[in-house]
Amino acid sequence: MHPVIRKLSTFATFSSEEVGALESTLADLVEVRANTLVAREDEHADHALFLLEGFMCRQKFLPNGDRQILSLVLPGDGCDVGVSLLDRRDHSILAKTNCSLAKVPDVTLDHLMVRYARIRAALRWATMQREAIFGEWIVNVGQRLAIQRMAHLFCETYYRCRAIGITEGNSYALPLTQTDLGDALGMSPVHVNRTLQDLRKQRLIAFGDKRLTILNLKELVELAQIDPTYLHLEARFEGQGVAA
Amino acid sequence: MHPVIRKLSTFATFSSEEVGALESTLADLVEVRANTLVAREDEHADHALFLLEGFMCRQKFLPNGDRQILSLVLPGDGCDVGVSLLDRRDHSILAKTNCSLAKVPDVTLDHLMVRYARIRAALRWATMQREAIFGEWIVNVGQRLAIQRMAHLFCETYYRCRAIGITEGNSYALPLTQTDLGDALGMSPVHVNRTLQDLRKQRLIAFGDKRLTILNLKELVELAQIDPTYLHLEARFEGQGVAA
DNA sequence: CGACTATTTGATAGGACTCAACCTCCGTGG
DNA sequence: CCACGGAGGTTGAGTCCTATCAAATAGTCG
Repeated sequence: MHPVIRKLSTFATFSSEEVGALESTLADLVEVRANTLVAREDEHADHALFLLEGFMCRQKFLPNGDRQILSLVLPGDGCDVGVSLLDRRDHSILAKTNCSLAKVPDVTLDHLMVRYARIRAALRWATMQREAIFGEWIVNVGQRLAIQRMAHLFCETYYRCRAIGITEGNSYALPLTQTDLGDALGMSPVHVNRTLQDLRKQRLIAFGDKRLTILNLKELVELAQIDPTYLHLEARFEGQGVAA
Repeated sequence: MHPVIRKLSTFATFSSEEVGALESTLADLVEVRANTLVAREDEHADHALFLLEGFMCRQKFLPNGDRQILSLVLPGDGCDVGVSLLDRRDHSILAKTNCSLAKVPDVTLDHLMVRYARIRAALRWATMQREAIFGEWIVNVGQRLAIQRMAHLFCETYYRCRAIGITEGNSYALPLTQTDLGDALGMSPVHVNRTLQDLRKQRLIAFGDKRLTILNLKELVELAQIDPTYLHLEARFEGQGVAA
């Protein structure tokens, strides 16, 4: 199944017409290499990107060079949806692995959303999920201890990967360095290292070869104080298939 | 001018028909008292809320009782736009002052967006601005020192207030307690107090009677390392007024 | 005036950072 | 085939920022 459809299928089931419309909209493919910038800050853009395969992060830099990773982009996720409405992008997008992307003019996406109510709803749902994840990240860096923050990230990513069917048992690909993790969690690389060791010592996770394995989900969830409800993986759309 | 139109006018200028459509859509008014919950976590909802007058916060609680404020809601801002697509709300909304709200069924909003391209674009712009602000908050709590975080919040809110014309000179209403500030910035109330004193001693701000005054914007901006570009207050929509 | 909430101050503790060095793994190239 | 360089990971020591605990001082309201 097409990654984007697989992702949106969590929310709604599409008619074959809708599937066709989505697939033909997502037909313009681009390949990018690992560790390249897919989109830069400060530039104007007029097309959205959907990740089909691979792993990316959205990130922001501070004047002093510090970096914050804002979100992890998994297959099926959209980036830059609606950028054409902005004067400039306020963050950059970095491919952590070789990636396959679909490039869609914002205008085309707008037409698609006007035409198909269910697709419109699904894309808005995806937007709300993104916002919810952002909210949890704020809670995460704002309120939790380092080890909890890390546990939370690992759990969240596990649930997201599972929802799109890319886990293998209790493990999933996590192509981040310890420095990356630090920039995502707001902690220094050194402390990431020590926190990882702590989690390993407690036999909660294994992490190596760009892959994370959860050894004890129940305890990791408890440590992270995570309630995956905010990912809204249970939402189901029952509305009309066409615009009213 | 209607607060919502004033806010969206940063992005686009509406025709009188669009203004009429927006105003009649926002005609169902609700008043709420200061310090009451406007919306609770975990409940399902099917209408969006637009703040017309007053000041609210979106917030989340952790199992241990800790609270994180996710965002400040100013007049003209929408909350819960699209909630009907979710199974449940993942955060609550708290009125910090007496507030006047417009309640709009999500379906009505959906119709409005299908009918008017410019309104659709404006509401999507507002969504992207919200997401951009979330992103900055992640950077803020993740990367900056306490005093910078606070300076950042004060500057951001100043720019947002100014954009909707509710500043008075260099001051604006900020009806938050020191505890609230702590929950927004991820710091303890005690440290909020000391950080405030620090900012006051440097003659950067004055804060009292629920009002914040910026005494030296230039230096405060520098301290906060803030570039208000991410608020996208310069974006201007030039597209068509009706659906394609 | 008591009961509360909000703010302030002092002292202490602890989580996380910084600095610095060392190690391992790999791809490159002489 | 091995020297070299770089990126990523690990470890130790010392320091700093911020939290916690405790208590005192306002300010508010019925």
